[in-house]
Amino acid sequence: MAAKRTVRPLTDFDRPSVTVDLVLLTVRDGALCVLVIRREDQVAGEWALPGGFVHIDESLDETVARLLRDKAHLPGGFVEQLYTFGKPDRDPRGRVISVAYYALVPADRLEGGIVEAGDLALTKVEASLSGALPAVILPDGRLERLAFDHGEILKMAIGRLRGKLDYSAVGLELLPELFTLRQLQDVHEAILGARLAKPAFRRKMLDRGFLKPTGLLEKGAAFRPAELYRRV
Amino acid sequence: MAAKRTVRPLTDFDRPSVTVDLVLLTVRDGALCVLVIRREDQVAGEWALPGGFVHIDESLDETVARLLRDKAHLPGGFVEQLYTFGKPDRDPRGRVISVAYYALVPADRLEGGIVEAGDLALTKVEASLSGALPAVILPDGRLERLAFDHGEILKMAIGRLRGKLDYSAVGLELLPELFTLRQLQDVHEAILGARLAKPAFRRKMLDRGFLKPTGLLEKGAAFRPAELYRRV
DNA sequence: CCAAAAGTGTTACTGCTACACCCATGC
DNA sequence: GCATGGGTGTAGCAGTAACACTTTTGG
Repeated sequence: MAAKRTVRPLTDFDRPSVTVDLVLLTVRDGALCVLVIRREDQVAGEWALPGGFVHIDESLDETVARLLRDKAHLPGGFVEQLYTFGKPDRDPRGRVISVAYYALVPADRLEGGIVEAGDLALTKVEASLSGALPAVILPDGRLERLAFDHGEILKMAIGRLRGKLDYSAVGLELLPELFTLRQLQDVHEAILGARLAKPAFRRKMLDRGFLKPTGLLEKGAAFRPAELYRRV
Repeated sequence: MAAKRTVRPLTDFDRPSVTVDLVLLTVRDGALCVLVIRREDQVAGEWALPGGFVHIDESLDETVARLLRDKAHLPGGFVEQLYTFGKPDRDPRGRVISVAYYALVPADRLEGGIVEAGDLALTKVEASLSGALPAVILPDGRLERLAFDHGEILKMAIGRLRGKLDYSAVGLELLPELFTLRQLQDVHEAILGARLAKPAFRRKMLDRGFLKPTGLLEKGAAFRPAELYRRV
């Protein structure tokens, strides 16, 4: 039991495939949305998160960056590793371990990026406040679960994001460079699935020091225009 | 660019090896300690975190449980996934992606478990409060960095644990079933690397509702005996 | 002037810190 | 009694929630 360990080469073991699955989130028209892809293989017709295999010479972060370029023509933005899923039966194609990432993109940076690919869609998320798995709302209005364990992945991404709203400036990742406090509150409310009190929200955000006023006012407001703010 | 995607089989891609690396932490004599193993292969003589390959038919969680059984004869306890490390050059043996987990074990449950294996050691951690990588203090007193990117993994585990102390009952995982508030404070101080105020700490813990008094008193105290508490 | 949304003042509550103090035990 | 660590009371400060209120715009 305490015998000297023998050193075994890497080739002694069957190797799993490793993929990166991406939860690309945005807030559009006050609703939390996620990028999904219609599968054509074993689970044809089902919707899933976009993903791809980790190439043998690229890091996980590089795989995500490649996915973001290929699927949404996006160079930068907020990206963070979420969790790694490795149950042996999670993918019907074989043993696939998936490292999940989530990315946040302002809605205005997505326009024209993903539209051209017919099997990709940006769908609203129906995320309960309790423990149930979230579903997506397809363009035709149908409510649908995601394939594989992707519902679980999406749920974890939303949970992580909700937690981060409380103590970080992560909400700003979903807004353009200049934004009003109302827009920021809309983003928070869409993610949390709850209404927030305006005065408390304003002061909390301003006290944090994550944003600074510009002195500029929004254009084209129906009523009193709000001041525009900027990050940091 | 918007062409129909071709479905490629898993065998189209070279596959990386996948390992689980384990950060087993405990607090012994008021010091944060980690389980490390002396390597005999490419990095012979260096110390690293214990780890092992993910077998083709086991989940990641099962791999961790197997490691805990083999390295420390431990059945249960607190275990949580930490992060997945995947830079192509992180392991000199080839392309190895490592899913890091951390585990918390009370010091009294480790006695007699890992001692028998000569290349395993439970070493004190020298973790700075700033950004520097932590080092381990070998039994002979030498301060040493860990091999590969394991210093980075250890640093992340300590950071995660420090964060969790604030809002969860995770400190209790490092204590026996019955414990005093002083012992719990010692655990927090060892992990945070800082002294805490006694009255504030007591009340914070009791208000949380994570622990309840038993009415029992500790034995063999030199002075006034403290009350013993229990989880939940 | 009115409607609607932006933005502010006031109060109260809660969680935490700091400091002083009392309590129970072995010697 | 005394030293030592266990345990409590009180005051103050910071962050936040609730509510009422004022301000600024387009029509």
